[in-house]
Amino acid sequence: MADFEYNFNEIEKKWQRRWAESDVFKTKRDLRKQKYYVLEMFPYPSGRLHMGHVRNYTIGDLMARFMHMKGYNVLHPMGWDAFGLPAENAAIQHNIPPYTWTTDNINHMKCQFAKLGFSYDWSREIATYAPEYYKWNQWVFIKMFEKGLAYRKKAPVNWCPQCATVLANEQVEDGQCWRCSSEVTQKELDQWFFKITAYAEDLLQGHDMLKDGWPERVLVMQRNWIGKSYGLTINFKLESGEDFPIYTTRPDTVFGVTYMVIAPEHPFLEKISDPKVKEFIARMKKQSLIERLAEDKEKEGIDTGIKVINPFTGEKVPLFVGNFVLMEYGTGMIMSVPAHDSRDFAFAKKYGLPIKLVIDDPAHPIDVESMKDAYEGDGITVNSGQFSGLPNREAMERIADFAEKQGFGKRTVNYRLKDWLISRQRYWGCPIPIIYCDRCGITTVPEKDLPVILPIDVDFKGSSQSPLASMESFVSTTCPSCGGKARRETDTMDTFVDSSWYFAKFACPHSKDMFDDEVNYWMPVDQYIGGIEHAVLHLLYARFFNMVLHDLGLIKVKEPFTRLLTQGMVIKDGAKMSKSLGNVVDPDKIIEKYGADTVRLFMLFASPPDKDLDWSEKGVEGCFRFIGRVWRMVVKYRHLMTTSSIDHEALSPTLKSLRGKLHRTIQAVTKDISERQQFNTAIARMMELVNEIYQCDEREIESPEGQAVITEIFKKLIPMLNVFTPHVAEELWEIIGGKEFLHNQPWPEFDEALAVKEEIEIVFQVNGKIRSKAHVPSSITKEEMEKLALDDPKIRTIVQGKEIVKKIVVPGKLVNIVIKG
RNA sequence: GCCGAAGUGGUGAAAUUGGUAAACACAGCGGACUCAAAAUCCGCCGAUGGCAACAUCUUGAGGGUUCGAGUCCCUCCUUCGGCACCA
Repeated sequence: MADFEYNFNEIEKKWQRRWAESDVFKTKRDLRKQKYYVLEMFPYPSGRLHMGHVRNYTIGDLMARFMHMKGYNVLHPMGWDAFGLPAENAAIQHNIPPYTWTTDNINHMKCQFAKLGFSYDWSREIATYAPEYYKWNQWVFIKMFEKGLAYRKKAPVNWCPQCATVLANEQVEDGQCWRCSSEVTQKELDQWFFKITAYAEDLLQGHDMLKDGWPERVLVMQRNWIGKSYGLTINFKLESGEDFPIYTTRPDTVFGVTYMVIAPEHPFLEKISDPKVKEFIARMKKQSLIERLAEDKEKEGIDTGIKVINPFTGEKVPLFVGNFVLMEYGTGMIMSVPAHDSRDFAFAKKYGLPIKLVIDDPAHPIDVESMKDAYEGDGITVNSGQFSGLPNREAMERIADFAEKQGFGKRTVNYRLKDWLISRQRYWGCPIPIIYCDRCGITTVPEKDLPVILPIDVDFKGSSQSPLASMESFVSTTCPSCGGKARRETDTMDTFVDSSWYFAKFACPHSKDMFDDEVNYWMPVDQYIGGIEHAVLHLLYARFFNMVLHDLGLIKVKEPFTRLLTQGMVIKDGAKMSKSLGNVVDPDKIIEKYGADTVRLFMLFASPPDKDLDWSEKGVEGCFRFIGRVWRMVVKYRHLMTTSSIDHEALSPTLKSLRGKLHRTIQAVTKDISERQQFNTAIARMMELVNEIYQCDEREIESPEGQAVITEIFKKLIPMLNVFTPHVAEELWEIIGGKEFLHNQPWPEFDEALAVKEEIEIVFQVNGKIRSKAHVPSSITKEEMEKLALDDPKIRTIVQGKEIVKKIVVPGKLVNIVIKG
């Protein structure tokens, strides 16, 4: 019957239509069921889905469908990270308003989503460019402003000339803009910041809650980024008696200080009058931090002529200005111990400064004269006054105690994390709800006036500047406190603000408030899925933002994402698919050629989800073949479907074994999905089952017992396939007589007793080498196994005449005879 | 430099608690069907030696622990990722 060809095109269209016409994927709060929230990082509507998206969303869809079939109340929403620079660039190049460009892209990508058959509840769709969404960005901004968590300050900031905007630290990679890879420069500008540093400790502590559900490497990256260190702030003094505090993590080396260094932009230097020093400072300040601190840049400095007194020794040491000292970290000034810090060592050698040894290596005593590099290891303190002769770790504590007691030192914790710069000199983003009044200063927009709407009818006139600043109708306003003429802030928020809370909004997308109590039903996200590239960007910001929302009493949970799966990249010809390399494969073309089910199956089969996936069209064909094999098998035997029950003991050995295979397959597939998140092996298990059915004699399957077994197999295999290849699974379900959506069928159960193999193969080893094998009933005892091994002719030949030292029996696996001589 | 992950057939990869290395698939080879091809179905497929039974070797390299190591420990090499003058 030609009708029973595997026509994926028709089948996929048919089921996509049926799903859309029904409300199968719609989710409601239901307190009788356990909730499960699966979320994939929502996409930027760039225009087209790429393979990375397909992989991400296929994994999420599998999890969502699986948990639904397992009986959970599953939330699986989708939306759009709709603000961002590409829309503006398109506007500048093609004179299309960013709103139109973005909306068109959303519509197109939504069609692509439909073609892939993902089980989203579209009634919860969110787009961050909607005023009813970004209103709450503004509202939270105001709350944060009131609490001092959002503030404006003048600071040297990262500037991307290409994007014509500032960037947060997290958005500079290797001195380049994360989006366009242009060289980032430094500018001193008044900008808006979120005080993420106030949450440094919470962000670190929160890891305890995440360590079971998040990949270790993401936590490590975040930990390094936060960069907590323990040290001592020591107050050195100038000859004038003025304080000169420095931060060090090595107080045990304080007796080895031979000079001090200060950052060029330190305000302390303003009173310097020496023209040479002033010239040096000016030169350093002209370079950007990135230039100044470039990898191969040599350390440079100049003696200020000022002397600094070490409170431990009373010694006076010179103060240098140095290009390598960072104003933002610690106090912007450091003590230098060339003997025990290789950077200080290099600097001391360059400028002929003394080197004083204060920690000796007990294994290889150090001679200062012949030192080639600093000794940074542990050892015994020397030349350290009353602290000499101690292990340096102990000296560290004693010195800190002493300094605190004497009042010139304090134990200090430092973080490398810096505040999140959130203002952008761009148009296509959420307006910052701030008004500047010449009389009243900075005020927030009153809540009743929210949202501050971003005008969408704009003209770029080919300029790369934000059109907002020159739009008088937007800029000019009245001051909420004095009623006089005032101006609006024209910077917009970093789009990472938009994506820092969207996951919570999905719980109650239609709420008139930011959230309603449904947010606490669905949150936290039980399974979050996305790329590793967001380890210290989105995933850190979102955790911070959620903590702020928690502290504002808006969300109960402290951590938004319980489990995180970071999927690997899609690779072709050894490199990530990218336009510039010309190795992109268009998902639409592959869907057209093989169908969405095949693409999805390949995405899950080719590699475990967290590893990179090598694109191979041959591999895709293999997946297509597997679907065809299942299809033909079901079509061939569909007329055998029966309601008669199975008397397991009456089955032939082949059918018994086939049935056992089915139950083992269900067991393995269930475990692979729910516990191991290893979908490639789950698929392999199903392939094995299908292979075994093909190997079965037709007549055996057509026998009355065979009919009952094949019915059971189909009724359990097809639901399993549903989470991988939902369209063809629904169609096959219908072919074997299913009346309702397969999606709403329960996940198949397995019978533990049937899953146990009746006969197993065990191995016999001598001294750990396999010498023989035997097929035995799985019920065999240890004693019987041992006896079988010793009776085995091959083992007997080897063991004969030798002394048996030990016999090891591993039940169900092996016997190992250990002999001597 | 520091931190992290990885290294297994011709290829993508399996091996779940220290217990039969290479499941499943791709490619290749052979066969069936066909006038033929495609599709499909079946078989073989780590290396060396052997007609074969079988033997020996094999998880980046070298050591170690163990009756037994891809898996644990030490040293080293390579690749990838993150951070990088943070005092």
